[in-house]
Amino acid sequence: MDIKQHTQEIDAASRCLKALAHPGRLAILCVLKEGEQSVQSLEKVLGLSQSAMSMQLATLRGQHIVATRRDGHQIYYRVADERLFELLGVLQRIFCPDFDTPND
Amino acid sequence: MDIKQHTQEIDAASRCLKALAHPGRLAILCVLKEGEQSVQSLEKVLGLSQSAMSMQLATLRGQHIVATRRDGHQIYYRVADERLFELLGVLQRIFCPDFDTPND
DNA sequence: TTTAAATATCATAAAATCATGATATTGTGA
DNA sequence: TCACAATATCATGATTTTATGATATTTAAA
Repeated sequence: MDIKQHTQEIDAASRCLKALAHPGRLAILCVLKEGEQSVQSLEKVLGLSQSAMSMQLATLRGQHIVATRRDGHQIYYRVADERLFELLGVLQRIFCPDFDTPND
Repeated sequence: MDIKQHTQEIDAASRCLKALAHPGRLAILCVLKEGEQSVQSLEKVLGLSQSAMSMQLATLRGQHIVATRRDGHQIYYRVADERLFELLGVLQRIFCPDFDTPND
């Protein structure tokens, strides 16, 4: 197989990985993996400033890694795509092997 | 679960992801996924300069993502860890769905 | 031993990413 | 419609990556 035929896919994948490859954003996804959360609640749980949180969420949004829903004043974030759970699951098995990932 | 208890794991995971999150390095891994290759052959297949190739391999080595073996003049690189195949496989299913990944 | 082939490292300048504080936007509820 | 709460964006300086050309290292073969 000629790898150069797949520059597009590889670029897309590395853009996505780049969005994941940041401790703050990865932590956000670890939390969202368990269920949606409001921005505010993410700020508290992760101890990030409002601005930092919003920018990192923007990065994840830019790659369609998370999706949003508004409820009243708050905006709730969730993992956007079923396939990302698979990816996050593999990462968890590799780097947090002590964690059970019951529902796989 | 308190995410702050897992800073170490998250940092480790994001360091690894950072190493993957580069089109050149990801392409290298896509090739190595199929089997080991010499540096020279990687240079030819991917069209990277000697220096660039060596530096990106150094980055991957630094995260223990690849391992090496010498044979005569050449050094052969391979994916270091069985679990990385799983990760690469998921990426391939997400970003190259047209590819069959027969042996999963 | 030399030499040359293969790979690795160094130095550096350009580009990308990051955190932060300030400001802007946008809905919602009063 | 007004004011505020929640979130988003902007500007900027600091740090980190990246590519490249030059140089160094290492090993096998002559």
